[in-house]
Amino acid sequence: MALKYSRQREVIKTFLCTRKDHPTADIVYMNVRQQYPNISLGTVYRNLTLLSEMGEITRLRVGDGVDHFDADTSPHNHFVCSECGNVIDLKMENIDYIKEAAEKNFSGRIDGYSAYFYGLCGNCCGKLQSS
Amino acid sequence: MALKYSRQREVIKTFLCTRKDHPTADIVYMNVRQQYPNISLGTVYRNLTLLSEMGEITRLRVGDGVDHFDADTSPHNHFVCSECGNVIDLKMENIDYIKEAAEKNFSGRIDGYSAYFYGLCGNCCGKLQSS
DNA sequence: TAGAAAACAATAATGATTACTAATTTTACT
DNA sequence: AGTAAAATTAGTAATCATTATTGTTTTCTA
Repeated sequence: MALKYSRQREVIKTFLCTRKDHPTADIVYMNVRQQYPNISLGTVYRNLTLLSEMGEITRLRVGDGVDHFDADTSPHNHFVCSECGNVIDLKMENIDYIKEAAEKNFSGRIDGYSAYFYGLCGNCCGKLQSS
Repeated sequence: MALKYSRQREVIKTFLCTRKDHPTADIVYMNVRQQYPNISLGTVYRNLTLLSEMGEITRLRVGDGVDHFDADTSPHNHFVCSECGNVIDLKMENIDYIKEAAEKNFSGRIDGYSAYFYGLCGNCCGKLQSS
């Protein structure tokens, strides 16, 4: 066995599972520190990377310059609010056919894709209208 | 008029137009410096940002931690090779219908989307097979 | 329970990008 | 053309997210 148990990793994973948003490493760090005060930020990063390499969580790069993490590894797409920056799960039909569309005139091999949508989330939409 | 002419900005734009790949700020800097030796990296960054804000170029965030820039602002999608890191234009059918698919069960406003495909480019595909 | 392997905390280093500042360029108006 | 205000620049410092390093502690296997 190459991967040893670690209390820190368990706490990180457990915390991430409680969240429906998609926290950054720093937010994970700040929260986990409340139950595990002397955990190190490096440990958070290392374990988030480990967990995503094992496929237990997903690392999201939504183009805001910070990595987000998601305990839900089932295939789904994300929305990023241009106003508040929140990352939200989209409940939408499967769009895997865009992979086939991309393969049509392409000479290499396409393994997958990443798609995210942007605009204003429900909250920010209401705030802007009323102002 | 708020935006003044600048020789540096013109050179940057002109250089970007000659490239079919999608150079990073650093690559733009290294190349532009050959015709404009004392240009500053900060100037390159500032003008790339300005140009993309004016809609003259596009800033691409393909999840490799570095911004790429594209003089082609027409809507099209990109492929990122997991092996060599190259960013390649995809000649594929329009997939804007994924925007409608995303809007269906969403309460906010969706302005757009960004879709990236990844895998092995033609070059790297051949190299791996022959080894 | 001993000893090797992995993980840790703390901290330093890296790499991309942005911010600052004093000097230079551009532009609008004489 | 001359000039003054505003934008831009080069050079450099600062920031921010992330990764690497190191000496110590934990985990696991025999």
